[in-house]
Amino acid sequence: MAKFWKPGTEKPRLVEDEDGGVLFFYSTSSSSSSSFGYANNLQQQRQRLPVFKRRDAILFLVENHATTIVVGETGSGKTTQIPQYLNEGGWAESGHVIGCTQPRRLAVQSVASRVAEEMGVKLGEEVGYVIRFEDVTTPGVTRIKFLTDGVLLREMMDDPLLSKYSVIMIDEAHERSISTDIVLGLLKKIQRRRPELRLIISSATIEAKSIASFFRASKKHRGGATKELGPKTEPAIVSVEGRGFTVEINYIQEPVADYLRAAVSTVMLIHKQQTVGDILVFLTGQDDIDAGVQLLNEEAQSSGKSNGELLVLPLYSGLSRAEQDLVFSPTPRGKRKIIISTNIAETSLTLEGIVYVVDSGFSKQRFYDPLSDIENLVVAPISKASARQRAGRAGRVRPGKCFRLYTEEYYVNEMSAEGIPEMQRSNLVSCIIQLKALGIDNILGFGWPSSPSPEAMIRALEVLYSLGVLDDDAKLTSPTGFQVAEIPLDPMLSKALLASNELGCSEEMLTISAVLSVQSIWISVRGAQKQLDEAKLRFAAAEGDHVTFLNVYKGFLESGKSSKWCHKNFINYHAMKKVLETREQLKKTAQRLGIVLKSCDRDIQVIRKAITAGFFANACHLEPYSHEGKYKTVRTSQDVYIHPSSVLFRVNPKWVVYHSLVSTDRRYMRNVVTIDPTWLVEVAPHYYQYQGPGSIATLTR
DNA sequence: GAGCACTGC
Repeated sequence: MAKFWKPGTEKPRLVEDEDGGVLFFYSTSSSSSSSFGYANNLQQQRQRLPVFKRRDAILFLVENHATTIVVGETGSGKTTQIPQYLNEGGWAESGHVIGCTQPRRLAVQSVASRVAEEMGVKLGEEVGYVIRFEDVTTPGVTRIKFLTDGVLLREMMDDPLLSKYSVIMIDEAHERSISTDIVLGLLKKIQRRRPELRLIISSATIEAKSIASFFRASKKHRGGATKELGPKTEPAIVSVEGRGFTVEINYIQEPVADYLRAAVSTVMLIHKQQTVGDILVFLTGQDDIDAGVQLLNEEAQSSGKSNGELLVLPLYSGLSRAEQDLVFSPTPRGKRKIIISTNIAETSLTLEGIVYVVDSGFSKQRFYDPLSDIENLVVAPISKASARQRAGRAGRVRPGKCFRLYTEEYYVNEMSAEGIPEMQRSNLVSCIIQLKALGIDNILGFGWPSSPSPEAMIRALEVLYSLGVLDDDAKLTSPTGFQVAEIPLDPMLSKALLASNELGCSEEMLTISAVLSVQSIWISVRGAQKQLDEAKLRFAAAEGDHVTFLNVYKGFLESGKSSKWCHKNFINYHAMKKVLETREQLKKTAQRLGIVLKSCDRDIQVIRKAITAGFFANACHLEPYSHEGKYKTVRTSQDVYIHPSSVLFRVNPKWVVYHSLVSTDRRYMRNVVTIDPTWLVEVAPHYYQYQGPGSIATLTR
């Protein structure tokens, strides 16, 4: 058994951090001396990880502090090792579970199987994981459990105090996703009720301070362990070194006007002047990237001698699986691979063999405007934290270089330290219904890690009120509110699903909901647009996109869920498999809520009515005498158009409801369905009033 | 006739 600190023995040495107030440990023991009589490879590897030097310190701090913040760059081994240290330190005794969350499903699965391997146990027994659609744990046996933070949130609905956990580690907290932030806010509340619960928050360097100050109790609540029993409330911070190689940072001398051209010439310069090694270029989106790939190929052609030496590959989520796989294939001998990527390579995917990074300094970010209730995707400057993360991608295999397409002066003086948390850039409807379901009544006064704007919160409350999910006192209605909260869908879609039960078309609405939950069921093929449009016509329904989805689903089932059939019809097979999974999960939830599975057998009208019952706020009517298909939203009289990808594009029916808006030079409605305007008053009499034939208005509230 | 950074339940 390896050495670790035990309560009651002499404690490790602690020193005050010069930044004030926080505990900081430095190692006193000669770390990995052989306390093993024999050591297999895995155990030796474990001890070589940088985090091993902090093993005793981490166990000591977790014992004595309610919250421990572990600061460390990638490669420290904290994710795989800390849960094992806790297990070795006795935190999974008497049926308790050590939980560790990750923001992404793939990370949950790979970390869990790695830890199971290191412990020599079968995955799903002592070490398990839970992600949506997959529970690989054995209750009563599983001691270390990896899960997405979204799953942890769902668990709180059944067990608000998370009573089976003794320690919960929130990994990658610096990414500040919506669910991480909600989890952090709720865990802080749980700690007041369960002082014995220990939290470990893992974060990258820059963000650690704001997270520490969030967990630092306000002065009047602060109590030391000297007077009372139990852990200190003051969060401890321990830092763990990373394992990355040094990355030399280069800045551009003068600001550039066109980062695309600058990126291309920088790549060519690296190729001419620097030794072998692949190059990763960060641009913003598909357009930029495709243009960049083309420019680079032209440059390589014209520069003659390097012709054929460059292998230029695009990388973004919209690519097919096969196209994405190209990026991971080994670089052919004598070639230099250049990957031009979106933010996907910043956190979600890890590329091996990258030695040079070119950072444009921009990414596409979502911003939400509560007044128009629209989420926009805009190209915006990245933060210092992102810039560091991008640079770090160059130092995974050997020392690397990062070329920033902005000046050092800009980096130092103008770039913000941290990005804006997702919570402050998003529509909050789903977030707020979850908090309500967890019994958080005072939304405005909730202890948010970063509070969203009051306007955004009020807008979300209004939407939930109009859906009949919240009552006049802003409490969840029964049963609708509780049911909508239980269904893992956007609340408007959940409401439509509930309505479909009354209208007798729940089978159809389950399918539609599942399809709307995946990115797109169509294959995006550049250069084969015409064939895609023709394929779509085979399924197109006059009533709109939602009914078209039903036709696709039916065809897919009739084909025997065939991938060949999908390929032939320009349908994304992987997306359809996800539709099946999602539909199955929704079906189970729906049945638990007492929804009766029933098909309306091609009575399309009730399906459209059910959709309207959820999406009535998105009703639009065609402008009379409009020759360009201009619609106005009923609620705010904004100009909107049917998106060219919709089967109703250029059909322009008089009345429609849309599922979502995308905003570019115009506002486009994606996924629209035709409605009869009288339904609006029928399904939402509190929201609309009838003003004579063909005229509906929102009620002023 | 246009264009979807990335996750998650």
